[in-house]
Amino acid sequence: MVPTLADVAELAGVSEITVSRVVRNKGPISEATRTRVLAAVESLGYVPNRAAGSLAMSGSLLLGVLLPSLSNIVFPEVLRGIHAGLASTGYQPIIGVTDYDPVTEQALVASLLAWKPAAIITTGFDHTDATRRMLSKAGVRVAELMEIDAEPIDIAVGLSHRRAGLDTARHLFARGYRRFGYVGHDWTADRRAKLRFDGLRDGLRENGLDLEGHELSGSPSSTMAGRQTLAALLASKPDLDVVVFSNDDMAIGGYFHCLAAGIAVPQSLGIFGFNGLEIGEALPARLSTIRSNRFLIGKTAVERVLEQKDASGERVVVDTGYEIVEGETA
Amino acid sequence: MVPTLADVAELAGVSEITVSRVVRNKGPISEATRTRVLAAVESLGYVPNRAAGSLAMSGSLLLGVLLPSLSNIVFPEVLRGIHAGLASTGYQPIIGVTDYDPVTEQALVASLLAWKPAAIITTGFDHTDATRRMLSKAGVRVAELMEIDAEPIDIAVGLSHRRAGLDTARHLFARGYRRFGYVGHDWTADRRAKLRFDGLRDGLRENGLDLEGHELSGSPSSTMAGRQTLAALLASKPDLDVVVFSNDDMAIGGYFHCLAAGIAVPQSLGIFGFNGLEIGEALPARLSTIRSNRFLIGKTAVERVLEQKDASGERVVVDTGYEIVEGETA
DNA sequence: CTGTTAGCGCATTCAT
DNA sequence: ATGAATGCGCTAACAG
Repeated sequence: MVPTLADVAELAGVSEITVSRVVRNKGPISEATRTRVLAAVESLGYVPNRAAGSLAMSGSLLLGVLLPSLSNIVFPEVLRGIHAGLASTGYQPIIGVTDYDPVTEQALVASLLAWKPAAIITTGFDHTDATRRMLSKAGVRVAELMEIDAEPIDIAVGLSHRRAGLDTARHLFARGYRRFGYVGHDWTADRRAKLRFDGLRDGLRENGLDLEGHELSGSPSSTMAGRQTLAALLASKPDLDVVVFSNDDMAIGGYFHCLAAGIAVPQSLGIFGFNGLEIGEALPARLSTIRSNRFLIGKTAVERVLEQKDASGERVVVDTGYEIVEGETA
Repeated sequence: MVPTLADVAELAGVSEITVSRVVRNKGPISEATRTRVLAAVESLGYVPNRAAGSLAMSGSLLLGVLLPSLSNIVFPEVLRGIHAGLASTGYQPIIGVTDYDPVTEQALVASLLAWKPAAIITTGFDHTDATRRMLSKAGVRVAELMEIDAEPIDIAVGLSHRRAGLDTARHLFARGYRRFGYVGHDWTADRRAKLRFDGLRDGLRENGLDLEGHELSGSPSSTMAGRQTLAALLASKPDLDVVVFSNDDMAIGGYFHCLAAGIAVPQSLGIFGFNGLEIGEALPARLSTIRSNRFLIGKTAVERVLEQKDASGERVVVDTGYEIVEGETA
């Protein structure tokens, strides 16, 4: 069977606890026994049983991660950041996908907590009360990612989507655009897109403007949805001079529509996205957008969350910011 | 403190094991005690400690998942399939990212195994001998995803990349193309791209042809790399009539180059990819490519791996196939 | 249908 | 510097 501490101890001629100390690099060990133990570990191919370890120390080297979706490239990128932050810490992420549903999230939080993770990283501020309760009394660090427009349970890492929307309006206004349109996806669950939309309108009102038209796709964000929805918008509002999209996927779809329909970008119509995906830079005309540093968000969250074992009580907000990417489409 | 079985048992006036049975829905329980226990569970907010559970039953409801990368959209899609297959099974995935490095993979396998997962899902056949040894004697199901061109440790789920390459050549030949070029990414670690390349050349030779030219980017697969590398290839070989790309990302980049350079696709140059990414369908001209059913691969792997607790010894190969997507670019 | 007994493999006391 | 005893919270195997 698979070797345990006891087997290694016997082979090395020491006690279990000594092996345990060697393996964990903890406590004083003479160089002689250390090498002897290590040799035994090696020859038996001993691998510590984490379940037993967690149980004994009531805590684990697991990090609970909750993502709303994996279809949206944004979240795998956050996950990449999380992995980067975890590198060589010994921690491992356990992943749950909520499908943007707070009730699903609640069930996942419960089952993640069952592993006694060192921390939980989740997305946004939309949680059920039960989730919020579990999270606060679990005694672990909790990071809420992507946005910072509300009060976090413990730590928030992200950017202000409302301000990003506002800055979009200001930036485009400064570039001379006046007849604004908006194309979005089904944002019933994606409140951050809504925040950007609200910020955008605020920014327009600041300058005495409003959207000339907007169109929401009934489907989730996708390039195809962006393409079709822009076509629909232009059918009813042909004289816009710029269209802001809920994100880059949608914007790239819009750009494709323009290419296919022979609409000159940005001469006849400006296109503006959100996220700053890599692909935007490879388009025939570089996409004008806002870069949202997803990798950094994931990495920063991990660092913060592992920095101090237990929450000090005071809420922390980390603004990872955003940058306007000038591009060539608006 | 956080409530345990004992607390629930006391409150409900039963023994621990009875609570355990109720919680796990296992063994015969009278309706009366079941409701009483459930009430106690509810009122205490009891959540079972999985570490203790795993230790006691020497096995867990964890599934180890090893992915080479999260940057390539293909793997998040596989992960989506895995999640779909796991839905409502109670299992949860624990993720490791190998960066296409067998040595990194080896370390990850060791630490995943430490959690006594029910199964391990990994990618491809490139493992160190140590990894292979650990995996075979761990006594858990092992699935190797994406390819089926070699002998699996236990279960392989994927497609034949060599045949996909071969069929690409045949398909394009049948459509009248004769002057073939190839644009690839840095595939030192991505042997599957190499397999497709080999298959492609075999298919050309079948018809008395060979590649007129090929160019490999020094960087990993990306849209930008595809764009630049096609430009480089065409600089030295301007009279190709079709270019096959190592995958869709690269192909889309190539298509963008053509748009920017005013090369008519497919009249002057055909473009052919691999993977069948969604975005390919939203391009001004639908990308011609091969669809590789990533979601299905992940889902199937989970189903197979959970179907039977322990490996029967005989290797299983599941061919999830592929389809040629006609498209409008070749 | 329910309870008792006995660990699972490790880490935290406290000794030595 | 090392070891012995004890328990983490749960479940399997057997009673009753």
